[in-house]
Amino acid sequence: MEDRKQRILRAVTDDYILTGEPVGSRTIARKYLPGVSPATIRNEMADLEEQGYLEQPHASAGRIPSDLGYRYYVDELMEPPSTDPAEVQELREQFLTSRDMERAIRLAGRMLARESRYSSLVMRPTLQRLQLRHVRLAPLDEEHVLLLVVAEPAFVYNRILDWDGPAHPRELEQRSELLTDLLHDFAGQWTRTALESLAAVMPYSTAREQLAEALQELMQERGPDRAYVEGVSYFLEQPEFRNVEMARQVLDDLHNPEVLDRLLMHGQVEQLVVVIGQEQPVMSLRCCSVVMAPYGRGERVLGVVGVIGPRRMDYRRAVRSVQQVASALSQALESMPPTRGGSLPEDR
Amino acid sequence: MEDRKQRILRAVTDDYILTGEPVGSRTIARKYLPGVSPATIRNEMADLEEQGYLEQPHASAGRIPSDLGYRYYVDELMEPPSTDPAEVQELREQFLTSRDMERAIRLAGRMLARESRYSSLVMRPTLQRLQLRHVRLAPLDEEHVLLLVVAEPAFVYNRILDWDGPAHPRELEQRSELLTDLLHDFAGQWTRTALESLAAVMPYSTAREQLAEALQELMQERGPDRAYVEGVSYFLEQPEFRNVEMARQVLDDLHNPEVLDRLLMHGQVEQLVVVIGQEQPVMSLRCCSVVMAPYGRGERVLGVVGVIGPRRMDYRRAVRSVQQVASALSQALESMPPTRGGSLPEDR
DNA sequence: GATTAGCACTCATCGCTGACGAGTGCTAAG
DNA sequence: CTTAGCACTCGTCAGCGATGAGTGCTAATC
Repeated sequence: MEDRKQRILRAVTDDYILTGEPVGSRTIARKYLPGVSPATIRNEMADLEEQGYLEQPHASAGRIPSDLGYRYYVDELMEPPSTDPAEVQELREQFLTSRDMERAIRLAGRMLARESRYSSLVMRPTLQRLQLRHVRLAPLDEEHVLLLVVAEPAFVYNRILDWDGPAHPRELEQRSELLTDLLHDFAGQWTRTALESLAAVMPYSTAREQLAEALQELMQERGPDRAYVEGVSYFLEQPEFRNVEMARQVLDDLHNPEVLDRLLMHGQVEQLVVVIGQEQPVMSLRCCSVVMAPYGRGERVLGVVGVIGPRRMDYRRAVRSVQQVASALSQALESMPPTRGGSLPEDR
Repeated sequence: MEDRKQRILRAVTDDYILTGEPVGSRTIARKYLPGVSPATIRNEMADLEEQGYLEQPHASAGRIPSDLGYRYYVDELMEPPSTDPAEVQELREQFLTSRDMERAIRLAGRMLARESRYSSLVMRPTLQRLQLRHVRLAPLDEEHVLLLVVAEPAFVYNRILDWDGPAHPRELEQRSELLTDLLHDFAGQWTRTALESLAAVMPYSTAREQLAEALQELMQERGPDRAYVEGVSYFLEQPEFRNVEMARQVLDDLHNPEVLDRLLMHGQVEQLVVVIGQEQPVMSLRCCSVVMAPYGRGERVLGVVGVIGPRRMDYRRAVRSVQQVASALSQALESMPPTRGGSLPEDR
């Protein structure tokens, strides 16, 4: 694309993101390309419209970027957002003081929303993506046992089980070890076969059932707590949602686990991704754009953080915030206990 | 108040709740008091307005209830909502399958929102309100120890501590017992004195600091996770929030822990309470009403569940939902482990 | 004395109209 | 290729009258 067309597309996009009003040729000539006349810009804009980068809400209005326009803007025109190492460092420290992964992720969602001033989306890892340390059954009282699942990084899950077997410390310790081994073997997928193997390790039917439920909860991809949204009120700040019915629809969808899962590409995000309008898999959210990035530990992707806002989103700010938070979170997880290299003294 | 005035006030309130439109004399005559002429009703309504029970949005509109009108309606006129024991039973069972208090409360919030079709509010108990069972320090790896706090009903808290002391099982066991005793002694208030006593029980400075943070988290009245709101999109269904700016303000406030705390009367709720409009402590929520009830175990109040909606709320449905959920949740907590009477075998 | 029919009055809502202005596309001149 | 000029489009807004829902008041009725 010729240089001047690019400038104009950038000008339209920047100005529209800034003001929310369709941008006319005069505005561009004045604010962005002094020395070129509005008429020239009009001609160029007509071309850009024909090529599909711009749209006109109605005949006598200015232009706004189309999805394609935004796409070109994000990929080629936008000034690449600079991450500030000091800020990342500070975020990282805040995540570290959360002490464990769950809390850090939760905090990340809140921070991201506040930072970007858009609603934030967060997807937590399932157990499959974590590195299992050990499973432990701790006695609670005569009829109950506490199931603890410890994994890296800094993940502790607990659940109370009705215990219908003998509860000697010996017995529990033994079962714990068997369970740890079993889960290690089946790390990755928890299939029907695995469920059958469970019977061998855990012969007491009530406890077994509840254990299976717990594992289900730990491993299911689409549960109600797998992904959540923070800062919904930022949505209503956007002038495009002055239409309440639309806002309601969007907020409703954002609280639906199925939708969130699809929106976040089932957690299959390898790097920072910008999804613009129609590119969205979720119909009712086609009026929105999403910026998301994976967080993880070393090579391993654990989950996704992102923001969702109107198509007319400040992509630069959004990308910057998401990048910073994802990277700070990853860094924090890197140094969270149980220390990776550390030996694992068995619990006794 | 004379019978006919009551009938009219009830009719206005019922109809306004139903339709959201100011109610005129003709409507009442036709739908609620056939046999009485509109003129008579007009006279009565003029009286009711003078007494402060009704308001007129503008001269040629029908009447709507004032806060006082709603108050009278709720206290005297409304058909008392019947709780359905079968439904409560069913809710109770669902809560029981959540296995622990946290999950049950979370579920209660979701159910309540879905049931009432208003946004639900939930306040969790602090540790002070629970019955401490025991504190336990479990070895994680060479540098970390897992802090577990177990309380009744069905409450398990875990947090990873950096451990700068010796980590022999013996040592940890001993510290656990000392900590359990200390927390038992200071059940109720965790003051500066208690914090000093902590030094005696836990001489390792890093671990002590982090322990203090954990206790702080468990006991603070107004933390970001003490109370939360579920089902915000129900808010936008209400015609009174067609004004987005207002809706935004309200949603924003509902995500502020301070505001939620005040809204839920700091958890000091002894029985079902209806708070109408201006009676609200939070300025910006004066356009809303709240119905809330305590849940707990036996005599002990643990927290509050409630709903918030427009002043023109279906109080009957709201009260019914809140009553049912609060009572089902309480019943579920009653039979959650660790069993109340059960002995407490020390962990070893 | 309470009730009600009748009537004048108020006021929000709606559809229509015309003025306004932002912005365009086209044409012809530079 | 650029640009000045101009006719044209169309959304927005203020003004206007019609409409209708609903009222308060008065006088007649039970």
